[in-house]
Amino acid sequence: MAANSRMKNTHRPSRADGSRTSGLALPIARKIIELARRDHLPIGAHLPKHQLALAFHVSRSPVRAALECLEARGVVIQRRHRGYFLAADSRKLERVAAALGRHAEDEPYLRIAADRLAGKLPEQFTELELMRHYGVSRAQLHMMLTRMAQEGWLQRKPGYGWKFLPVLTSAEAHGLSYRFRMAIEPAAILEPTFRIDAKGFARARAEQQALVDGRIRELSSAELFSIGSRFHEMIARCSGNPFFHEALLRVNRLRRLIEYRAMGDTERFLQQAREHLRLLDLLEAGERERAAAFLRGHLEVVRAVKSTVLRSGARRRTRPKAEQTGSTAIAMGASHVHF
Amino acid sequence: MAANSRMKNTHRPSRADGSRTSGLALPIARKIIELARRDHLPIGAHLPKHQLALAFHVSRSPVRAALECLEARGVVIQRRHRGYFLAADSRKLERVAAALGRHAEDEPYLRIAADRLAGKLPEQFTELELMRHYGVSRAQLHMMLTRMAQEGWLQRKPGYGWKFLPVLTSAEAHGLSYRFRMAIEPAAILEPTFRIDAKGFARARAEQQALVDGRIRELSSAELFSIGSRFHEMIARCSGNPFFHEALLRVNRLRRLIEYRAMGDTERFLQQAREHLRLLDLLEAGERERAAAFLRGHLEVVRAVKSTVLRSGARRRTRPKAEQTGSTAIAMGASHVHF
DNA sequence: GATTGCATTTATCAGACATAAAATGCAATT
DNA sequence: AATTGCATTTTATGTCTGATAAATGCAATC
Repeated sequence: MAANSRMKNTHRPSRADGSRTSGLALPIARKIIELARRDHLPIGAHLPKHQLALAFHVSRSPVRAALECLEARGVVIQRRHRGYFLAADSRKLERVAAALGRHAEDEPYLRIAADRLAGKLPEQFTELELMRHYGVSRAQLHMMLTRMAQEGWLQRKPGYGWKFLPVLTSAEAHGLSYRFRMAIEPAAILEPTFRIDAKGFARARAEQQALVDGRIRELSSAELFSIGSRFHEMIARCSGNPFFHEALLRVNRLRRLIEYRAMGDTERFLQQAREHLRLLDLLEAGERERAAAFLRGHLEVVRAVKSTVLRSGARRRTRPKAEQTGSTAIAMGASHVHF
Repeated sequence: MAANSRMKNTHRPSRADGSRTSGLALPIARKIIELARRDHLPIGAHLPKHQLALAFHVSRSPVRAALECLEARGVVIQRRHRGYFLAADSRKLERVAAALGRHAEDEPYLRIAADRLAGKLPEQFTELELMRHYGVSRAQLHMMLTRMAQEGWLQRKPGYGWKFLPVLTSAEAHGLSYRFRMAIEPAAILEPTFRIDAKGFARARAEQQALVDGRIRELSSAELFSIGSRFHEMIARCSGNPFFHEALLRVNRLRRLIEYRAMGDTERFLQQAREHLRLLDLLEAGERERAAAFLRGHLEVVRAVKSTVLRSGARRRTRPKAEQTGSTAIAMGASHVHF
């Protein structure tokens, strides 16, 4: 989401290894590695600062910082007045990528979400309370709160304070999100502006095929969720209509918070990956109507399964008592506050 | 740009008439009048502070301020230790409501939007530039920028600065928003959780009937747009699925910025109001499938008309040259920036 | 001639304080 | 008993300053 695209890890910029990396440096370091991996850059490839800066839409300063960080990790080497050059093979790249990736970017955000789901936070609160509790700055907290409000599970009160909405905790809401997807995703395929994105299709196919071929067992449920979302979002983007894509992104941002604790079993997941491949086949064969119908069915099945899992999960878990407001009404559209 | 605009940063809350009303007071004053009008409260009706505060989800302080403001305008009178009582008939209420309503709440936001549409703002800018140019505080500006980012027509750059996306200025984007509505609105009617909201229906019917009966000539295009949006949003809310409602709200927030400069002629608008009434008839008769089909047709016609108007309008107007990026690609879903 | 390395400028962020406004408690009144 | 009116407390915003990071210009180098 655009709002917090720049995360600053201002929590002590100095790390254990002494390399002080802050601001954009780390994210850009990750991007450089990603670039090197995706384009299969050979060892010794030149990495011109200026072009990297251009590619990432930033100035050369953070790029330099990122390269210094990567040099400290042995991924690149600097040759005086000649620039930086790649110095790691793909194995090493993967290792470093993993190490860098571990620093969760929006860690406090996820912590709040988790605490909310676990019922550890009160229904209503003020900014100061959370600020103190999570030890983040006002600006950071404000960003997170705004983000949650935009995602639809937190609402600003007209005066002081915020309050949570029951969206996240309700199994019904989850089912409703699937109903919504059943409406927009097949429709996206049928849009007159729909065009297959060859590259995206190829990448998605490779990814799903890898799952079917066993990689599914190596991945965490969060990663599996991410792959699944990306797949559907790629298809929606092919609609050529950003409204469909954007709507799906929004739903998925919300789903991410609850669903990874309700992942089905591996067998089911394998079946989903196979269905994803089948969907790609249908689309590439130009059978848009059949693809749309197939996708609708696919979503309906997933909805039913997930719904069951979540519901039983909800029974097991103790629900925060403040939630029981008597109705299952989900006041999501609360973003249009009146002042 | 920023050269000619060294305006006062001090925002004086005091008004010409001397009544210093700030913060929530004004919005709440409006709400009180709205309440009195909607419930047809008689002159002399008691207005208990505590209950008003409860109804509006605020404390008694801003309610008191609002009542004092209303007393200054003769809408209510205070009787010592007995409280405030209504002292205006519906004619006077309407007049005062209009007077209060004139103070646009998000005036700078709309000004920025208008300037952007008129091509008066550069493609890229920094917060400081806009702050100086519009004379708003950083917090206010930040709120507006975040809002625009969420609405999908502004994007934060990874480092410093923001940049506009081409969404708003393109007639294509507008057409695509209607395609999206054609997908979700009929589907909303067909949701299994769809339930008619009797009160909402009655209010909508009265409003649309008033339009047909001639009120259409008294209203500004912005007001007409607002009524139209409300109608469709009310229907979507009946779906019982907040995702549909929320998605429509988002689309409409975006449409609002462009569409009121492309309102069709009165005759067309009258026709739309009649079709809205017909839709209510169908729904109340329980004919959901026919209603959905009818709504879809309704949207298709409106889309075609508006599209024509906008396109010719675009030809007349001089488009800012920075826009011509060669493609009509609408980078709305840009919210998924990668770091 | 492109690119680097460094220095300078500019923008944003964090912390602190003062201020405005909302929330809240309680005695007084009907 | 409910509600008001006032006083007090709490909360958030505006503004300032210093710190830090990003953007940018330019000489030096390959």
